[in-house]
Amino acid sequence: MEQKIKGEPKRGLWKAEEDMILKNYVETHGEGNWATVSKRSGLKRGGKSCRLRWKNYLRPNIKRGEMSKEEEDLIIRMHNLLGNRWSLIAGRLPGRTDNEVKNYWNTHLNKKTCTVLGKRKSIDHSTTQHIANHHNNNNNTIDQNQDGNRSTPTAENFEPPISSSPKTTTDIDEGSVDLDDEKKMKQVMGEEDPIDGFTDNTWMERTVQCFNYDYYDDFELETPFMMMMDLASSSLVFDEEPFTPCLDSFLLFDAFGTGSDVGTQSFLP
DNA sequence: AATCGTCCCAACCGCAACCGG
DNA sequence: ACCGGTTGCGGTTGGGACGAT
Repeated sequence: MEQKIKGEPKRGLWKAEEDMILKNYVETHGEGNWATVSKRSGLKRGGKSCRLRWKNYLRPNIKRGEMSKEEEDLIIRMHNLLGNRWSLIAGRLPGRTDNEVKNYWNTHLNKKTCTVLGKRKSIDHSTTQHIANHHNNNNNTIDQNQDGNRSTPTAENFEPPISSSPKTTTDIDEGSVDLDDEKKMKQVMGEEDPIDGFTDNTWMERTVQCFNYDYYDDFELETPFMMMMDLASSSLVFDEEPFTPCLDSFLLFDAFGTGSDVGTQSFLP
């Protein structure tokens, strides 16, 4: 239990004096024991507040200011793979805090990736997680048709990877094998070879899932999502403009690269 | 100049995980 | 195994800044 501060702990924005006191205290005594910091330092703040202030603002090597394009790209990629795992994402952005990444996503990136094309929902990592699960568990959906032949997903034959119609993330089978978060991060960071056995259709499946259109809810699609895929000519044809300027081209067309050797390309760098 | 609305970010809250006794 | 204290995480909110009217 946090040690009681006489009266209510002070709240609201931190003043420069308070920052100074906390900084001096932590530099002298080290991090931890936040519950006692307020008492011993003379700050009238709760332990949580002190910890947060240190972690998000006073700690050395905190980088402030605008996100670079590289950082933004990385956040988008990581979020596609990990979802709202802000601390994990922030861990890969030196000097950035989870709070900052979260705020940046909510105020800048979420809009970019969710407002184009009306029915687009927020990106949900459970869908990307499901992709890996699905790919492990059921290769027939897209990679192969019933005859064992590779089939090309088209508007006519493309099926959502989930046979029933789960509407919520809780409906998704979470018991299946999934790539662990660390591996996913390494892939995004280009620190490791792409997922073994990743095929053109796998990443396509994965990419489509990332966009998380409403096809779970009603695959008839009020918003037309007639995606035609022509692997033979290495091109994707949408009946509308590519989904978003920043994310979709990034995921889709990075994946193909510039060559025609689609089959071995992964969308991971 | 005053008011209103919107945006953005720092800070708070609740919960879960972790840890030591 | 249980319990109490601490820490970490992600969602939410309060309020300052700023532009529009």
